[in-house]
This record gives sequence, C-alpha cells and structure tokens, in this order.
Amino acid sequence: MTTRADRPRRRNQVLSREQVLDAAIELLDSGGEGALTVRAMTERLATGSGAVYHHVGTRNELLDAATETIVAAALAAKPHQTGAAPEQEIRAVALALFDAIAEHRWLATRLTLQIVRNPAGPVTVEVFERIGRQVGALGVPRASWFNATSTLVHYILGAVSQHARLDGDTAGEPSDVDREEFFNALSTTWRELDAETYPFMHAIVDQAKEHDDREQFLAGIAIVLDGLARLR
Amino acid sequence: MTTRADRPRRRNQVLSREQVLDAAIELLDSGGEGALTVRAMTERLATGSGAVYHHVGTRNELLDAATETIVAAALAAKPHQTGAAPEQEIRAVALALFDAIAEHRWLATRLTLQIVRNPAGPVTVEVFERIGRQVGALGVPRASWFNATSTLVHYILGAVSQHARLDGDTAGEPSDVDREEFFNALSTTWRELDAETYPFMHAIVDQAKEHDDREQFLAGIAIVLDGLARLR
DNA sequence: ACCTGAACACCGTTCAAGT
DNA sequence: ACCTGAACACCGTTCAAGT
Repeated sequence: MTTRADRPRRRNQVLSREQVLDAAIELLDSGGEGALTVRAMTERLATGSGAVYHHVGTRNELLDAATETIVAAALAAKPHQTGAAPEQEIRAVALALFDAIAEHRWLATRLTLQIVRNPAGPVTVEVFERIGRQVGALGVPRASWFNATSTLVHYILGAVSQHARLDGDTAGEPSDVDREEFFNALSTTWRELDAETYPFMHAIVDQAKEHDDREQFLAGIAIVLDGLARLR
Repeated sequence: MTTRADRPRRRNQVLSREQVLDAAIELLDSGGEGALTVRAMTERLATGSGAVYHHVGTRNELLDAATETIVAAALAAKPHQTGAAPEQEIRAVALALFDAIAEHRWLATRLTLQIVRNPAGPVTVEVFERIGRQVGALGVPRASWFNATSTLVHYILGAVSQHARLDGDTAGEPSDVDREEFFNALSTTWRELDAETYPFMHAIVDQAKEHDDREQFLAGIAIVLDGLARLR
C-alpha cells in the first residue's frame, strides 16, 4: 500500500530552492556581494555546502538567480496598465527597476552584468520585451525598434546604476546623513579641481549637490523619449 | 663625495609603477579579470607579492589604476578639436571609449564600476568634463547641464558596455566566427520564446542579428542628442 | 626605499559517504 | 533524491626580514 505521504518520492526534503535564494538575498541585502559566501550560506541555512550546490548551483548561479527573482518580482509588481500611454508604461518599468535597486543595492552591478553579458537570459528578455512594446506603441518605425529600445534600456540601466552609487559592500539603506556626507565629500573634491582645466565640473558642483535622484532619472528618460519622438 | 648616481636616493629600483601597470594590463587583456591574480603578477614580473603592493597597492587599486591609465590614453588620443561642432566632439569621446573597450574587453565592467561608485575619481571627472563642455556648447541651458550630461554619459556607458558583450574572462579579440556564433545562439534562444508572450523579441530578432555595433551606437547617441536639442 | 616570500586567513568547489 | 562536511586547490594581504 502506498500512503499519500510517500507519493512525492522525496522523503525528507527540508530545504528548497526558494529558501536558498531567500537566504542569499538576505545576505546580499545586509552586506553586499562580499557577504555572500558559501560558508555564510551554510551557517544561515544550517546545512553543508553541497546543499547549496544541489538546489541552485555555483555562487555565480546563485547571484544570477537572486537577480532574476528580484527583477521578476519588481516587474510583476507593476503589471502592464492597459490603456496607459506608452510613455507612462516606460516610466513605470524604469521606476520599478530604480526602486528595486534602491532596496537591494547590490542589484545595480548585477543587473548591468546580466544584461551586458547575458542577452539571452530571462532578465534581459523581460526588460527588453516590456520596454520594446511601448517603443512600438510610441510610433517608432519598425526598422528602428531595436535601436530605439536598446538606447532606452542602456540609458535606464546606466542611470539606475549611477543612482545606486553607494552600493557595493556596504550594508542597509543609505541614510540621509550618509547621503549628505557623500555629496559634501563629492563637491569638495570637485571644487578642489583646477578651475582652468575643469570649468564644467565647477559649473555643475551645486546642481549635483541639490539634485533629486528620482527627478533626475525621470528627466533623463524624458530626454531620451523626446529623442525617440524624432524618429517618427 | 657624492656621485651623481646615488643622488636620487633610490639605489636599485628595478621595478616601476608603470611596469607593474603594464603587466596588469597584459594579464587583463589576455584573460580578463580572472587572470589578474597577485601570483600571476609576481611570476610575470619575477618579484615577490610585496613589490606589487609597494608600487600600486591592493588588487582593487591595481584594477582601478589600469582603468585610469587606459581611459586617460584613450581620451588623450582624441584631443579636443577646436572649431569642431559639439556633436562631433561628443561622438569622438564616445567612440574613444567604445574603441578602448573593444581593445580591452575587461574595461566594460570596470569603467562602469568606476563611474558608478567613484564619482570623485579621475575617470568620472575626465569623462564628465569632456562631455559636459559640449553640452554647454550645444545650447542646453545652464540649469540642465548636470541632467543633460548625466543622461549622455549614462547612455554612452550603458551602450559601450553592452557592445562589449563578449567580455568577461575570455581572452583576445572576438573573431568574426565568435560573433556569428554568438548571434546565431542568441537569435535561436529568442525565437524559442513563446510568441504570444514575447511578440517584441520575435519582431526584433533579425535586426539584432544584422545590426552593426558601431552604427547602432552612433544611432543611439543621435537619439539622445535629438532629445537634448529640445531643451534649448 | 625597495623588495622578498613564508605565513595567514580566507575563498569556491568537489565528491565520497551517508540516509 | 537529498544532504553532509572534510579535503583540495586556490585566493589576497601582511609583515618580519633582508639589502
């Protein structure tokens, strides 16, 4: 007789791929890429290293899978609004990525790496599809779809990473104090540059200090969208 | 008596910072970031590991210094053409970076990292200054200089990294065969996507295959420049 | 000042062995 | 199938010691 319990054939599965990924994301959120070590994973999960390799794979695959998980969630959280203007949909997707990176600062580097070196991967495909459709809806001629979408995606990624500038191996969210300190240090360095050879840096030093990240991000998108409008 | 020879106080200096950086760049060019190990450096230079730390610093500083060296050389090779149109100067700077990355594929990742997490560093400053001046010359109002320049730089970096997509830990230049193989694999993957959920990817699959990297890059810049023109 | 190189404290990954 | 954890082959970095 086979009872219901042993049907699934996997007796004591105590660890799932999802749990492994959750642990990885927690580690990354709390201490950046440097905090994601196989040993830290085994401690947090109370397992051997083989368990991690069994459920997900190498450290690199772990990083990629964590990235995919978060990007998928971020995009799913802002589903396509039927009837919305294409510009609005593009902004929604861009801001979804922007916010995801604000919450998971390690994502800035990883997202760029994924799109740059894995154009066949789910992250690239998902982002391109979401943005690309709107480029069509915007009236850009079909022959320019690829160029136009690439330009937008490149801009979004570049900007989104830039704004997560405090990323890397530091923990937690950047406090307002951190932010102010950072910009104070930055404007000091820029002001110390030779005024003759770096007139432009001197000219923008105050704008850099006062700008709002999100606002600047949207302003940049508006610039690119204006450029795309000319393709019609 | 002091002879001329011992005046510089440094007797037997057999290694220079420049030699250390040259070795690092050769290693990076031949095998990507993975090939740059301290041990490989000591073998190539026939020294102890301390010598590397003495002349440059940690592995990370080595990577940064190598990046600075190449970016500085790339920008210096295309000096500002007095009298040239600002659009042309922007294209020149962008292509200088594009070509530098084509020659040193590991630079794609590193350049992005530098600009993203080290806005006070020489690489960021140099690129911003070169591009920013032209934004002013383009007639963009002063209040938008920072935004406009950031947008351009973000686009350039994003695109330039994307086009170096075969980077990473592989060696040498990508051959035409590599390139074709790569795009065949890519279009196969894209075609395998569900046509209902990914109509856009299906629509662009041929454009992606046939596009010219450099041409697309310039087309993207033209789009952003068109957008900037609206700010006047 | 410039450099050596052993020693240290980590890594990621594999794999025989267990259940 | 799922998991353990010792063993392996690497890392980057430091630092006493040499010249």
